[in-house]
Amino acid sequence: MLTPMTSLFTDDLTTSVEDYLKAIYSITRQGHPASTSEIARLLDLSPPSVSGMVKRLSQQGLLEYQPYKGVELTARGRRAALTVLRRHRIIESYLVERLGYSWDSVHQEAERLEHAVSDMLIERMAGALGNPEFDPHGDPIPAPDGTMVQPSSTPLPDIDVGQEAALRRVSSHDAEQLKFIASVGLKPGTIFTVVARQPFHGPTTIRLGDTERVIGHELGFLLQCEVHSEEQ
Amino acid sequence: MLTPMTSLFTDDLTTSVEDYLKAIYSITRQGHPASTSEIARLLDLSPPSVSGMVKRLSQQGLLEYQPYKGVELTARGRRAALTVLRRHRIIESYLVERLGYSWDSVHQEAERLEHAVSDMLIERMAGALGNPEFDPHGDPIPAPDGTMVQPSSTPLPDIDVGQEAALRRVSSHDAEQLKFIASVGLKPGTIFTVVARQPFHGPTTIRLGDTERVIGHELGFLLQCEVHSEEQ
DNA sequence: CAAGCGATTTCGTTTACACTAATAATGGAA
DNA sequence: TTCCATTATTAGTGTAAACGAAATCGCTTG
Repeated sequence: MLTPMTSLFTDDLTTSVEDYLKAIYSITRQGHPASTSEIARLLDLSPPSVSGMVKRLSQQGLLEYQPYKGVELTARGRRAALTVLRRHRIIESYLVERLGYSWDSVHQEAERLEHAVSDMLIERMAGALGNPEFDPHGDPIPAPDGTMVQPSSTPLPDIDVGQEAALRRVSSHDAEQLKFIASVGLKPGTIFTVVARQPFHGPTTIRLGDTERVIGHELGFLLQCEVHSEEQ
Repeated sequence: MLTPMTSLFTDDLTTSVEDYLKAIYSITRQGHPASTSEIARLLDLSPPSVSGMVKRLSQQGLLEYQPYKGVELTARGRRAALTVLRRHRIIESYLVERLGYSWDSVHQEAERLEHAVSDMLIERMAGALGNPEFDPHGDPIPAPDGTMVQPSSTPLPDIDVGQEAALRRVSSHDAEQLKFIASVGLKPGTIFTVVARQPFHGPTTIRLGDTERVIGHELGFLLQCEVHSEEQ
């Protein structure tokens, strides 16, 4: 489906283009340039499709690319990606806050709406919510000007036994994973104590109120937490 | 997946297809089949484009078409069109009611969102508003099952001088026209009295509270009203 | 009843974006 | 340093949807 949209700052990009920019943004956030195959995996496309698109986008000045070397966003590309990310996160916040969506189920809906909303609608939703800084997954919402701070956080498996911590954000979009996490009583803001951990990448046991939960290593890595400092 | 985003009855149509169906629905509502050129004019496309699309859609069983004779919707096509219309009108209602849009400016936004929202979101918006029956322009909102009643109404130029009436709906999507209508103090629900009318398709004068307004014939025809009966 | 004109369709292209199959480049192991 | 596996790119196709130019239909009218 070809769906262009309106925006004052970002030129009129197609849904596909916006999805590529988001994907490249999220990959390059990890430090290294985005490879064709990583992008393909993330967007569930074939590598040749990505190769072709990446060439077009670099011609449009949205990204820096030389064959066989991976891609990075230009300033313009990054601004566009952050605009889409802002739309996505505002939409998620609004749907949870005002329309009764659960925080683990909003992603799909936002994924489609982010390409169709106007900047005006986004700003009205943001205003209605009091300009939130974090979305329901705990991810920071970029400002309208494309500024975003990523608060530092510690993945659960790196927190020492005995520590108290708060879940800050959940780094997954997988509905099943999110549903499971929600079902054990965890959501951004939840406070817990690390009770035990098995060695060799084994599971971590946490206490939530008066119940204890065991969280595997893989899942634990998605749980980005803020450790409550021990000393003053 | 057990519950996809799209309803069980409507298959997943592209934005263009949904726009064609809406256009054809609105033209054929007037009684006659929709001609290629009417559709082209309404959607701002060239007649050849419409010809091609219309052939594809009739192959898909969404409309009845024989060359040079115009098109009509099949039952399936009509159901799809009404689904989109419901989405559009619920979205307009929600934006006006909950996000501060003015009734004369929501159309564009709804026009893009109607192709991106899930049925779940529509039903949540409808629920939040208490399942409204009319949108901000006074148009009836089709029920989820595709039922819609079109209350009868009289265009302003057909109302006799001396009669009192209420504006029911405004049959235009043109932003300038709507802005003008809103600016003279008219919106769905407004009650007024017909004070005078010039002959030969001349303007009608109405009284709104204690001010009088003159409305041209062309514009008047967009104002669908409910005449307050004279006798018991 | 033939002619002409507007409405409609056919034809050939274009753009955007996806795919598969075939080819080429890169970097590490032998 | 050569060779191979991985990864990426090119080449060729397909589909959806638009366009303009040219051919054609069918109604009105002289």
